[in-house]
Parts: sequence; C-alpha cells; structure tokens
Amino acid sequence: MPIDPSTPRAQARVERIAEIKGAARRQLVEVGSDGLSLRAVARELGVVSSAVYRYFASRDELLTALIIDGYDAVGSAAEDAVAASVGRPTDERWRAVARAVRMWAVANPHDYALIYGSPVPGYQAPADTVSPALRAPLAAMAVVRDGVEAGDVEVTPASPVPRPVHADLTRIRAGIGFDLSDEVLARSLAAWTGLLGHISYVLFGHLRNGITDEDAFFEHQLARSTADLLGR
Amino acid sequence: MPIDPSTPRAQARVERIAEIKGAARRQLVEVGSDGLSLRAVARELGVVSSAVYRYFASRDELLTALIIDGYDAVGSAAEDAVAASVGRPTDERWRAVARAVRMWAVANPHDYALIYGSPVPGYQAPADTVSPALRAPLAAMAVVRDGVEAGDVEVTPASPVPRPVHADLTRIRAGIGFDLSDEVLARSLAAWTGLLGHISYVLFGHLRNGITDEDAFFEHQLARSTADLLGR
DNA sequence: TGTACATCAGTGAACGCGCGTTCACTGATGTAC
DNA sequence: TGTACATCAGTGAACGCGCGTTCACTGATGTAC
Repeated sequence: MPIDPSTPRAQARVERIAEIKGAARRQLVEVGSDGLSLRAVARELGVVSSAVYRYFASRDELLTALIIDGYDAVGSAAEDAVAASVGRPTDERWRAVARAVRMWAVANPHDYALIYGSPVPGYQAPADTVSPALRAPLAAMAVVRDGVEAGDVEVTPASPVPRPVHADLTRIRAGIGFDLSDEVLARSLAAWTGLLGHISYVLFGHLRNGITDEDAFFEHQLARSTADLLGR
Repeated sequence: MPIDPSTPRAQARVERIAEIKGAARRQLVEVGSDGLSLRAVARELGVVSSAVYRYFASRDELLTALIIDGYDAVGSAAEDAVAASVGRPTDERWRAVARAVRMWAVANPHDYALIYGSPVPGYQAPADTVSPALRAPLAAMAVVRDGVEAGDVEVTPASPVPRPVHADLTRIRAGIGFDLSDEVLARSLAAWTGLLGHISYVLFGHLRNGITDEDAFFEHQLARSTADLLGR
C-alpha cells in the first residue's frame, strides 16, 4: 500500500474509496447494516462487483470503515463544539457538546444507528474502532474536567461509592487519561448515557405520537440534565 | 380463525405458533432481526418452509409478533415490579421497576435490541404494537404518580416550560391517561430515557473495557438518577 | 353410531432473485534504466 | 527521450448458497346430519 498521496494513482484510489463509502452509506439508509451489500455498492458505482475487492477485502471491512467514519464524524462534531466554547461557562459548554452530538445524530440517523444502535450480530468490532469511539465522550468529559478546574461543578460526593464501582471508575479514569473524582465521573457517565438515551428514544420513534417539537423538548430536558450533572 | 381454544386443533395451533416464535427468537440471537428467515425457522422445526405460512402470512408478520411479545414481556416485568412494591416508599418502588426492566434486558438482550435498538429499515410497525409498547413506561410512570399522591415527589417546577414543550407534554399526558404536572412528567421521561440509555450503552458494549461489575455500576447510577427524578 | 363432507396441516416442487467471494484475464498507468 | 517491465483497476464468468413466496397436492382430523 503506497502512502504517498501525491501520485495521481494514489489520489484516484483515495477518491474511489470515498465513493465506495458514500455509496455504502446511502445503502445503509435503505437497508440497514445487515443488508449492506457489496454488489449493490458496485452497481451504484457502475462497476463490476469484484472490483470493490481492490479496495476492501470483505464486506465486514467495509462495514468497519463506515463505523470508524461514524465515530470520527460525531467525535469531531463534539470536539469542535468543545473547542468553540472555550472560556464559556461550563453549563453552556456542556449544552453545546450535547447539542452538537444530537444535531449530528439527527442529520445522520443511520450512521447514528450504526454506532449507537443494536450491534450487528456476528460482527466483531476490530481494535481500531476503539479510539475513534472514544472521541465524542472524551470531548464531553473534557468539558466537565475544565468545569471542575473553573469551580463550576459541585464536587461533593452525594453518596459513598461501593468498592467494585470505585475499581471500575478507576479503570475508566485510566482509559480516558484525565482525573475526575468518582463522584464527578459517575455523574458525567450518567449525563452521557442519558444524552444518548434521549437521542435514541426519540430518533428510533418511541415518542412518535407524543413529541412534535423535538428540538424544544430536547433543549428543555438538556437544561434539566445539565443541572443534575453540574450539581446545580 | 377459530378463537375457541378448547378444541385439540386450536390448542395444537397455539402450541405451533409458540414453537415458531421460539425458533424465530433463537434465530434472532444468531443473526439479528434483518436476518430472520422463515426458511431457517421451518428448518429448525423440521418442517417444509411453506408450512410456516399456515401461521404467519409473511416474514414481517412474524417479526411483528416477536416485537409485540418483547414489549409484552418487558411490560409485564415492569408491571409485576410495580404491583409487588405497592405501599413501599417511592424511591424504592422506582428502583424496583428500573431493576426489573434492566434484568429483563440482560436476560433477553436480543429481544431488548429488537424493541429498543435500531429500527429495522423498511419495517413499518403496525398499530397493534403501540399499546404493548406503552406498558413498561406506563408502569414506571404509575409509580411516580403514586409518589406524587404520597408526597414523596418534589413537584415545584425547576424551570418554566416553554409553550411547545407544554403542548407536547399535554399530548403525552392524554396518551398515558393520568395526570402528572409538566415538571414531574418531564422528569419522569428523563428518568425513563436515561434508564434505557444506561442499559443500551452497557448492553451494546460501549463500556466493555471499562465496567466489569455491571450490576454494581447500575445500582450506583440508579440511586443517583432516582434522586434526580424525585427531586431529592 | 355411522357416513359424507369440509376444514385444516403439512408436502414438494418451482419461481425469480440477490448474495459474497474467487479467478484468470485485459489493458492502461506508472517506473527504472 | 525511449524502451521493457511491473503494478494496478477493472472485467466477466463462475462457484455455491439462501431467501420469500406461490401453488397444486395429500392425508389426517373434525363436523353435521
């Protein structure tokens, strides 16, 4: 594999890969991750099915590429929101990240479902999905860490942390690479899973007959959960 | 369709339907909702594929039956927990429902993914899934309503509710059939989506490298979110 | 109690289809001397 | 600058497979008189 992207061939290759992934993402919309088909992708590109194997060794490899792209997309949306809000109050910054994640999800519901929905049965996520997957939650946690430093976050533990939970939180702390107390880390995780819970519940249609103004509902719930996160 | 279940034939039919659904659920485990195949179901039952059409007019109809069963199963788990905790303090009752939902999810991850995971693309849920889908959240909300009556729930609004949100909450109130103020209803919805968010995030593997004692972590987070729900 | 008929479960063959992946190949594009 | 060779993208045919659904059928089970 040549890494030099300057030669015309390498450039064409990069473009071709992008075309394939684009066609595959469009297919995801119609048919879901299980139904993703190399032949259909090839068809859309006006190319014989075996040609796709020049670029992806198998269907699963293509699926992995889409998953990584999804994580990277939501990750950079979150990171951008964090970067753009430096210096602002913590509650505002948290809401900005949360909004960025939701907006990405609403704009790309099928990519969202691919990464945060049901796992594809029989598909084993390879190791190189791990670090892209962490980008978005890490960006969110960084806001909380900054907030602790700025004194915007109530840090007094609400309840004692049982030993096994402490052990797991310690492991997570090591994984994310910066210090948050058990209390604050647990609150951050709750805020993060709560955010995805809200997004999924609405996006997957469980409030279809109840909520008409999804933006307003989200904002209202976000204000509430932000207060819970920061300890008011 | 004879409804009298007393005749041997009708009884055999009921059993056969249960067998088919059982085989289909087992398939779901291996292959997901997209991959659910009538032929494979027939194969497992030692029967020719067209025989299944005696019981389900199409693949989608079988899928719908599984979805309804899933909603009914989690719904009755929740209802049982509610019924078993009558008279106990509200925070305890809420935790009991939440635990019941999670335990069902952990015991039946594929049914959980079927109903609360990514929607099956191209599958349109028919109207008769609606009321089973409401059973679990309704059971949970009933606990909150009882809690309000018992004075266990802080009912003072934390923030004004924007008009469009109020309109949607009114619609939901009408749908669930009992009164909860905007404030309490919004908190209940947040608690419910937060619960599913936690369950999904862990069950779908996003904390695979972080949490080892999932039960302890859940209990700890549940204590926190219960306090948020009840307004401390 | 016995007979004639209707209902039902399941059979077996067939339809038309799409899938992932392999393989030997052609012809164009790049590279080395 | 020109030639010989290597690399690459894409072709086309083929493999073996499973799918949903339809249809005419057989034989067993139930029902009505």
